[in-house]
Amino acid sequence: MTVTLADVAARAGVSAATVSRVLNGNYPVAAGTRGRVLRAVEELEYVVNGPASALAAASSDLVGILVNDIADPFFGILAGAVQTELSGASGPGGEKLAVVCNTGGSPERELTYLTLLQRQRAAGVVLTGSASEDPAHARALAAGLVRLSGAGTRVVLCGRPVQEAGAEPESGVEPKSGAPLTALAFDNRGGAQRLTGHLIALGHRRIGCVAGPAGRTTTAERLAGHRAALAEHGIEDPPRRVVHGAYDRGSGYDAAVELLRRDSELTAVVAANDTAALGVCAALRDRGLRVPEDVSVAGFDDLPFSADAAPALTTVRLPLAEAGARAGRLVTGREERPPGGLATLPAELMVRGSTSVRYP
Amino acid sequence: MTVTLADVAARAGVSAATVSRVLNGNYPVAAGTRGRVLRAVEELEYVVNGPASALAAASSDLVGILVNDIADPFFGILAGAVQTELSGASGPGGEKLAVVCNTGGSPERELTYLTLLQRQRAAGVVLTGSASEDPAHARALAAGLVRLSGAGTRVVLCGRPVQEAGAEPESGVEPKSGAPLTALAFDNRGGAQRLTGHLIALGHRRIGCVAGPAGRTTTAERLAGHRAALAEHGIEDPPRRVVHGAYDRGSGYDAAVELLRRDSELTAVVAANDTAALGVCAALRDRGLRVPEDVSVAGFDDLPFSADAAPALTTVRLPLAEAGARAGRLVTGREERPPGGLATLPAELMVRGSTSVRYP
DNA sequence: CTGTTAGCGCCTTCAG
DNA sequence: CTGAAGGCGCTAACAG
Repeated sequence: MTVTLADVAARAGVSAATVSRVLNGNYPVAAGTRGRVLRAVEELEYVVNGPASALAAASSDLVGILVNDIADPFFGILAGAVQTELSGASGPGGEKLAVVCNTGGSPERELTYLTLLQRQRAAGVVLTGSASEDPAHARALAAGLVRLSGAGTRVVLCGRPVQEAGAEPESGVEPKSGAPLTALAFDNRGGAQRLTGHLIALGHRRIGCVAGPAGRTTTAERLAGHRAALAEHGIEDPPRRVVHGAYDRGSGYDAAVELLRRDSELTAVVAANDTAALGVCAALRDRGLRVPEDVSVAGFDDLPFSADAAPALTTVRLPLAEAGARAGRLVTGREERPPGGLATLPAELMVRGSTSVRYP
Repeated sequence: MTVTLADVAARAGVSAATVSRVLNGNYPVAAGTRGRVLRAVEELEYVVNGPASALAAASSDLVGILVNDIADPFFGILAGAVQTELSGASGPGGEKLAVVCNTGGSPERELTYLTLLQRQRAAGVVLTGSASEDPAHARALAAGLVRLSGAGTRVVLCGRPVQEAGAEPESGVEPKSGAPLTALAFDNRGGAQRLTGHLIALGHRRIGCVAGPAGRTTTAERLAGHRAALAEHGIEDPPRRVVHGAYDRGSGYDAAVELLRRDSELTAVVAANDTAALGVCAALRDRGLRVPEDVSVAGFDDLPFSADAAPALTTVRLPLAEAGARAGRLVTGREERPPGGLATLPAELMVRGSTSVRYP
């Protein structure tokens, strides 16, 4: 059968407790003893039984990372950064196993994964990306997070709205153990506002908006920023200038076609993200319109390929890698939570070739 | 403290064994009893203790997916497909927790994750992408895989060379329990050969090659296909026409610059993948060369953005989503392993705008 | 510094 | 169909 701690102990001529101690290194052990134990481990090819140790210690080395779409580089970069940070965590707690869970944006699957992670007694959970705005789901999720953090799991929100971080005080349930929720938010609203402001400064007045999926927090934030910029300059903003769609190229393409159908005089389009923006560009090209001469186009996120598109995309840079790394440190307790449990990360306007002054 | 099985049993007025049975559903239980138990579970918000059950049952519901770079859509699509397939696995074994592990292409981290997964007594492991060709690492990896599958973990290779699948017979160690390794390979060689063949048919003779990272199986396979096509047509193939680089845009850019420096008369370039191809295009543009009029460029993988590039990329389509889904079914035992444990998936040439006949 | 002694929470025979 | 009992492999006090 499989090798157990006892086998190693017997081989090394010590007790199981001693083996456990050298393996976990949280306790003084004589150098000679340690050497013999380590040798026995090698010889027997012993591999710790995770479940058993998790059971006994009432904790595991699993950290869950929930993402909306693992095939989207936005989440890939975020998750990769978290994971890198966790592997480097040879400090307290040792090596953590980062578990990336793909929710597909479905609130149900989000809850399912939360339960699965709680079942594994995960050490921490990082929730990334936008959340559903549906009140029922928001409540269920908040309850789930309270349960989790009550069970001692560290919870970090990354790129999610603040409200959830405050869910626990409102609920009146004070988690006994474990830290309260911590949130890292992106300045989606400010970034969107500056982006649309940039287009306005270039002389654009008829600006189409390909908003993200309806009913999602990120969509709402970016749309609010866009509208704030228009309002600020007293530009009218009829509902027909906004179309919702997913964060993919096809949606961007379709949305652009629809926007042009509604108003063929558009001179600029802001997209939900960079990927959708490329779809918008494709749709424009197919209709014989040039970017940016005829229509300016802007994206959001500044993913790596955006700089390489032709023309290079004007967009809003989000510090994804930094956010992921910080979330990783927070979830392992290697960084103190920011005051109030919330930190907002800046969004930087990146002006490139896809936007230009309006040629009337 | 946390709710346990015993609490639920007490609440429902039955024994712990009965609760366990209704929860696992592998055993006949009276409908009335089941109802009461389920109600008690609801009321107490009971969540199974994964480690405890894994310990007792000597198995867990974790499935690991190893990828080289989670920020690369190539792996995102693959991993997403595996994970989707696993969530749908409400059949035997129930819901599985898919764990995506980012190795960064490092053989050491690959081994580390394998151990971590073995420690968790993972139900299965899917290894994706290219492997290191270093003999020492190959041996260590093969040994690790034998250990894993010997411990009852299902192992599936996806996009990896065959040799590893055969490691276990050679090693002479017959895994007692668990299925032997299964491999899903991409026809990298054939795809590359057809791609270069296509360029040759268009009249190109001086074809630069931006190969992937050195010492990796996928790189070797694609390069072999490229060379086979050249040899087939009696075209000379000096070493200076090949430059190695990573799978990112920057590497593609740099490699293209280097290739042009070595031979400014190149009329075509095949890149390691689509991302690198975009970098190549950028480098060419920066040097005042047009694609495809002056230089044809081709990628590999056919990631979503490739069709949207300007010009759209000629490339080789790999059935990533299908491969991932199939790997998911294989690793859960819901699909029979192919004869010989190996299936090769086709690579399809996609001709688009970035390649054209050579204008001499 | 090291051994001994109890469980951690659940699954799984074995009776009933 | 259900209960009782033992142990999965490890860790965490206690003693020494």
